[in-house]
Amino acid sequence: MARTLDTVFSALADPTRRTILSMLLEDDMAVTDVAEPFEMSLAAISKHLGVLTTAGLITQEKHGRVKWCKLDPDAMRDASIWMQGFGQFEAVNLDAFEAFLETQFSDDV
Amino acid sequence: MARTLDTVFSALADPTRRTILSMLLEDDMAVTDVAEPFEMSLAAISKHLGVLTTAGLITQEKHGRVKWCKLDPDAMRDASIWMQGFGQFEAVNLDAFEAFLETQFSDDV
DNA sequence: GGAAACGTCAACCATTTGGTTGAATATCAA
DNA sequence: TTGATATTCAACCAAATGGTTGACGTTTCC
Repeated sequence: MARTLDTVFSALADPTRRTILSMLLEDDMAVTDVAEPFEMSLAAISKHLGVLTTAGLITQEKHGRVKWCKLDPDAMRDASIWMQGFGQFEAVNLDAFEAFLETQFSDDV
Repeated sequence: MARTLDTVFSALADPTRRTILSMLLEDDMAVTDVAEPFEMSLAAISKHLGVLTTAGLITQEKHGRVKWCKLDPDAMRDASIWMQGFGQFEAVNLDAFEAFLETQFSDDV
């Protein structure tokens, strides 16, 4: 999928989609169940899930007639890493920063 | 300013605005200088800077006829913290990160 | 087979977004 | 005062976004 910062940040810009992501933090869900708490059509939620999928923030897998939605953390992590470069205003040693990230991520590859 | 996750993430969704932020990481800049490398009108850049200001990602301060633009990291950090809520996946540890920054800044103040 | 459940598609609509241009405002400098 | 520089404003435009509804294809179950 087009896991760019553009698609990730614009996916995260919508409150409905952020709520969906936090719901999926608890557990994987079917599309209909994701839609249930929202006061909007199933089609609208389906579109939101499409946006999240394109951004790489979730994956969808169809089993029978049910499509399961599942968080996919990689895209969010990429965006988060980009942001961490800014959290601190000045003069961060970028090489050291990347080395730091290495140590942080070294155990999950 | 309306420093909500909505405004912050949608501000970050545009590549021009992200580039502007990384330019400001190096140094504070006047509006005209921010606009210089882009192939778009000054008015367009002025709008982008307005979006960044509304999101709380930068501040603008007028001195004479020049308006200086300066990174304001707080809003980005709020968004970053929201993302860390998905931290079961995210190996970056904020405490460790801050400790890292300590080491970065301890010798140049 | 037929009905219900699951989900998407297509067409449509209103609003927002990202850009343009030209005029306007404010400040500096000669 | 006159003119140049710095920035925004206002009107406009095309495209994208977020929602609707109704029809449609699948899968499940009796």
